[in-house]
Amino acid sequence: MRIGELSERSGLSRDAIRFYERIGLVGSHRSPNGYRDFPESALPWLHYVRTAQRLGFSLAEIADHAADLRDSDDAAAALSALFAEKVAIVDARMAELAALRSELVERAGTGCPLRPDAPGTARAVADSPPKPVLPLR
Amino acid sequence: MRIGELSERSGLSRDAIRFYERIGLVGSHRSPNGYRDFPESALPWLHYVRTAQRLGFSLAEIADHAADLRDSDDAAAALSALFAEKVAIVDARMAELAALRSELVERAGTGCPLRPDAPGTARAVADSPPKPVLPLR
DNA sequence: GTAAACCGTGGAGTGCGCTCCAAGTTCAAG
DNA sequence: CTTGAACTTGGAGCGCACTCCACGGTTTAC
Repeated sequence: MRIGELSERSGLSRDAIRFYERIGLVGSHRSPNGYRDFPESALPWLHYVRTAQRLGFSLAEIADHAADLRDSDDAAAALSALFAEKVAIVDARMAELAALRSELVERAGTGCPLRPDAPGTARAVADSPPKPVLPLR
Repeated sequence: MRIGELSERSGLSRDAIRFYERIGLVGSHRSPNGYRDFPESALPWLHYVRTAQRLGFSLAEIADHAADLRDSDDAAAALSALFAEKVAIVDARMAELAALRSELVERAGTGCPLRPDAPGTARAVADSPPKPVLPLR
C-alpha cells in the first residue's frame, strides 16, 4: 500500500506517516520506483499508535516499546510484559481521573472554592490583555 | 507570598510561575519594590492547574475556563457548568482508557497481533540507526 | 559594608509532534 | 505527448510549555 492510501485509511497525514517512519515508528519497503510500500499490518499498527498516543504515551515511548519487542528473544513474553505494564499505567491514569472527577463533583456542589486570585481583590490579570496572551487553539 | 516561596510550596519552577502569569493563568500584585506578591489562594489554584493539565487540558483551555468564570454574571452557575463539562470529558477519557485496557488485555492473551511491520521481512527501520532517531526522554 | 540570596526583565533555546513548502520523479489517463 | 496526480527529499516553521541565561536591582545575614 502506498502512502496516500495508508494516509486516507488511517486518517493520518502523509507528512505524519513519513515522520513516523523517520523516527522508526512504522516500517516500509520501497518499491523499485522509490515509493514507500506499506504492509496491511501498518494500518492496525498506526491505529494502535494513535490510541496509545491519545492516552498519553509519547511517540518515543511507543517506539521504544516496539523496539523492545523486536529485540526480545521471547516476543510473546515481552509482549505480555509490555501489555501488563501499559494496563497498569492505564489503571493508574484512570484512578487519577476518578479522583479529579470526584474532586470536581464535590466542588461543583460547594459554592466556589476555585479561583486564580484572592476574592474581591483587583486582579492584575484583568489589567493585562483581557484574553490570554498566547493564541488559543 | 513571593515567587520563591510559591515555587517551593507548589513544586513549580519560578520560570513556570512567571510563564503562567504572562499567559494569565495566575494573578499577582506587585510589591512597591516590583516583586510579585501572590495571595495564599494561588497555591490551591496552581494545584488545580497542574491536575487539570496532567489530565490532558492545555494551559490555554484552563485559562479560558478561568476567564469564563471571571466574566460570568452568575459565577456559581458558570462554575457548576464548567465542572459538569469537565466531568463529562473525564468520563469520556476514562471510557477510552477502559477500552484500551481491555484491548490490551485481550491482545496480551492472544499471541502477537501487534507489529510495526510485516512478519519476517527485512525492516527498513533496522537499516537506519538501531535506536529511535529522536532522543528518548 | 559586603556577600549571598532573591527578585526583575528580555530574549534565546529546547523537545515534541507535527505541518508546509520547494524542487524534482514517476505514473496513469486522455 | 502532455497533463496532472501522487510520490520523493530536504529543510524551514510552528504551537505548546516550558527552561536557561545574562544583566541588573533589592533584601537579608553576618
